Amino acid sequence: MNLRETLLSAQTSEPEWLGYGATFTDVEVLDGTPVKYSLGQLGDADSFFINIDVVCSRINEEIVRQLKSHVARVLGLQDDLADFYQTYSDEQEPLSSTFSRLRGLRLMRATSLYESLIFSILSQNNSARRMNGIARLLMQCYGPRAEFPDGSTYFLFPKPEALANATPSELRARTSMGYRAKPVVEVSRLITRGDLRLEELGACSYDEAMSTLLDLPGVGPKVADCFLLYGVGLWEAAPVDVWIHRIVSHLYFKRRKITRLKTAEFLRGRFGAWAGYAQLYLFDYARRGILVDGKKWGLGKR
DNA sequence: TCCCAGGATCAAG
DNA sequence: CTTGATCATGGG
Repeated sequence: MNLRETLLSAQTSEPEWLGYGATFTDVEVLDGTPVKYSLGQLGDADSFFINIDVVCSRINEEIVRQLKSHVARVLGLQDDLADFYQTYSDEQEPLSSTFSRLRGLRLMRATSLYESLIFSILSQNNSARRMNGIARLLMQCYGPRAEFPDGSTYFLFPKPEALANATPSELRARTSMGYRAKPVVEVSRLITRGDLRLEELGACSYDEAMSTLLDLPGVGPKVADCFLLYGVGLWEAAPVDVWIHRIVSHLYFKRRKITRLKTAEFLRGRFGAWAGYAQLYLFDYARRGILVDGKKWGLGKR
């Protein structure tokens, strides 16, 4: 496990956690009680402990049990990374070389399907930084407030009802999410009316779920893949954004023009059930800042 | 001022 | 089935 890399890799599972140096904080309702917890890692990628600091109004064995289980699931601690590294140890560069540098980077799981879908819709034609900013405003304006014994307050992600009752123009004014407001409201209304049941998508095949999702407003191939990967947990889903499109077409298709749809197909075909993970490692690699044809890519930060 | 961001959509070829 | 323009908004 590499906690820092995992929490800072701009995954689209849910709004970015609050980070304080080496610890990262999130809030989750467990056994009916809002629980604020901070994670820190002890040890290295191969031998580690995850330290959990908890703040909540009441604590019992059930909450502790659920919290441990929740953390393990959200961080993907059960994923067999060794199998991923070994299966593709002979894969062409740079993927195999990221296995040492990004060792312990894990795919995060969304806490809720609705949150995952809305957050993915916010990602369209947007920077990671700004989509997180919009999500924070969304939580502050429409989400349930949680207060803690240490005096801190935190806003959870809104329920579908809260956004279904809002108007697009109101959302735009309060969160500056722009044209994404209309699909956010429409999808929320589909859910509250019972015309869209996200849980049922988990039982579908990739193709079935994809075609259902593409009928939703504001949901195209990339947003659908994000939701299927981080929300539903379909590992064959490989979201193709501008970074993945650039790095894959350059590395595997040498200047031949290739559409984003073909890029996603290629990743699914080459990496199968590990396509989502391959995408995660390539995304991090491309976004970090590399040299291509003498030109610099990426943000080059961190 | 123009360009870009974890794109979707619709009209036209 | 592909391509191009357009869509809000903030940051480089």
